[in-house]
Amino acid sequence: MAINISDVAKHAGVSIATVSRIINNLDGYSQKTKERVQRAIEELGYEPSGLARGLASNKSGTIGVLLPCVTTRFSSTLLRGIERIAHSKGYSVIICNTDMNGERTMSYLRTLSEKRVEGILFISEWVTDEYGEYLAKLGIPVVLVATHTTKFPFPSVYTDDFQAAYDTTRYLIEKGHTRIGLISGDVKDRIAGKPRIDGYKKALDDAGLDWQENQIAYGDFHFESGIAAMAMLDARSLNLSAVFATSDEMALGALSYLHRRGMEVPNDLSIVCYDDTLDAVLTHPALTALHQPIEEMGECAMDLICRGVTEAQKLVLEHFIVERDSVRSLV
Amino acid sequence: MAINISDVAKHAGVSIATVSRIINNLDGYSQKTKERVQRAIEELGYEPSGLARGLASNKSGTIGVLLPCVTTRFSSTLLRGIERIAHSKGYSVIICNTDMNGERTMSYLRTLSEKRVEGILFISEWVTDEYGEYLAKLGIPVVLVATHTTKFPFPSVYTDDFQAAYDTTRYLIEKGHTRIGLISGDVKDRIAGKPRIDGYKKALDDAGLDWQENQIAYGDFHFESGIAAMAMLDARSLNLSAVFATSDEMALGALSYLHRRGMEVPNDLSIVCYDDTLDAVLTHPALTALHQPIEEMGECAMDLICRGVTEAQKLVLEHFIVERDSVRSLV
DNA sequence: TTGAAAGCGCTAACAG
DNA sequence: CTGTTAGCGCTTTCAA
Repeated sequence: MAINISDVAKHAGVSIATVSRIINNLDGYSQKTKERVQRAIEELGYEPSGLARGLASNKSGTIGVLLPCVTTRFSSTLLRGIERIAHSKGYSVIICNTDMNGERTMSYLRTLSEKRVEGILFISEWVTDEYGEYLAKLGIPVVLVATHTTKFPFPSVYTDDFQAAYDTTRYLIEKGHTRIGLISGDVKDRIAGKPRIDGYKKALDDAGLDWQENQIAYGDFHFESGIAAMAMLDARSLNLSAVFATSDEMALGALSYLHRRGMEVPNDLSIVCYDDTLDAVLTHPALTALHQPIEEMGECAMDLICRGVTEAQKLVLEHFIVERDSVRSLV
Repeated sequence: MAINISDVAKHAGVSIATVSRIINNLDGYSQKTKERVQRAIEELGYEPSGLARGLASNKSGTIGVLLPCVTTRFSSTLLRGIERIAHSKGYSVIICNTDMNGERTMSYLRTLSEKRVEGILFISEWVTDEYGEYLAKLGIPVVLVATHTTKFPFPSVYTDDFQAAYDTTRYLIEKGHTRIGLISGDVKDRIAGKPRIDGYKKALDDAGLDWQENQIAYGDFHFESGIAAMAMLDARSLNLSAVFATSDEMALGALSYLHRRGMEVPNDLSIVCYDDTLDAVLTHPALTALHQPIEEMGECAMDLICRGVTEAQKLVLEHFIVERDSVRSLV
């Protein structure tokens, strides 16, 4: 890319200011001039330098996305929504795979700051003080997705985890289940752990159902941990008729365990899961799932960024249950 | 970010040239100066502008990745490999979801060019003349991943699709299967379609096995198409004992269809698949699969980019079969 | 070991 | 409608 704006200006016999106006769709030139310049651009194969533009206008046209792990269906689905809106509004997106690692995350944050991104999407992770303070100081739009915080004034887009878990448990209860197990993330996880556990317990309580802490087995949202958790639950001989797994992958793990044990879903045990990514559909039986509008969350969040929103509003998106074939009705 | 290099220079009582040398780890300053400047940087919270640096040095520190669809496990796994290496070498990665759309792809290419990316990873798609010519003109490292071309001199990283399909089919034959179906991508797909079909046919021929074109059903590598393809195969009453699906997702579709039909894998029918992403593991029975080292492909490719390689070398990575529980031995 | 100064390629007043 | 010019915040000679 040797050719620059002044080459174009010379070639078209105008000043660089005019060329600039034209490539930026401002006004202040005749149709004739415009055509001449556009021809020059064509002929020379000119492509304006984003770096120079960014430096001069203080706009990089770039957005940063921080996520714990690109390879989960949840993240990649979100990413698709984000990327779609970003592209349609002329932004590029830089991805940062944090691996849930603090140092790595801070290093990404620094890089994004240096690259002068115009906004940051912070996904699925707890906003630590260190992150929050750094983000706040940046002075650019920051949107939290599938997470939220009261400590920092960032807008956030998520679903109501407590209510969703409540509704899912309630769904099982309405199907006649009374002995319901839970495969959950860590209680210390204040976003995707605790609230879902609380919702589950509350639904049980509200229905006047007895439950014990040992009906809950813990995992890390991933497949393997779902196997282990289901094995634990099984070993406890709780006589469960249904299990609620708070991620698709953990549900698949449970399914895999049950299959190996010769147990059938939903005849021997019903399963519901949380998220409803493609994972819930790919399996057999297909899983009845609490649907989070993941792609839409990404789109919403990116939209907020593009609109430069910085007020600490909370967009709580609707969840709903998608019935498939993994729950048996007992009524 | 109001503060810039000259603020730091002033604060430290040196020239901006010295500050520049220090933040770039060049030499030409005393230890004392260095410390003074570093303190100034700390105190002021200075972060150099990537835009300005990029403009001045003609290095954006950014790499572009074009892929057909972020949400497939294949793409996101590749992305993880790419991203890991990129971050370790100090590069940021911009993702571009092409949706296999020509206009969209060209638009991304233009954006990447304007952003002055230092390299481009082109994933899983056929390199059309339009793409190839544009990419070639950019004059930056371009690496093809999971695709290749002889028409343009780009290095590429992939596995030998023909041989892999041959080996997979051969594997089934060695397990005693003689009537083997194929669920494949389109024949017109010169990368992931035709070569795999050819490998399959060759293995059959070499083993002296009869086969007919109607043992092949076509899909688009995705789940739904796997269901449909398996249904077709089933409807043709071919008396198959095994089916080879050329993607994990299509195999899952087949599995799902069979399950609904009350057929058991591997007892009633054996299944093998191609790719071996997490999808092959998440299901039950877990799928015996032809493993492509996907993450490694991403790492290799990114490594080539970082090393600035531009010779048209071909890196053909090793594939191998991972045995799980979806193939029944007939011998 | 240091600094001055000329770009890098553009945007954005300002002047005409 | 158009051009001049002063930056934007760096890197990189070239001199000292």
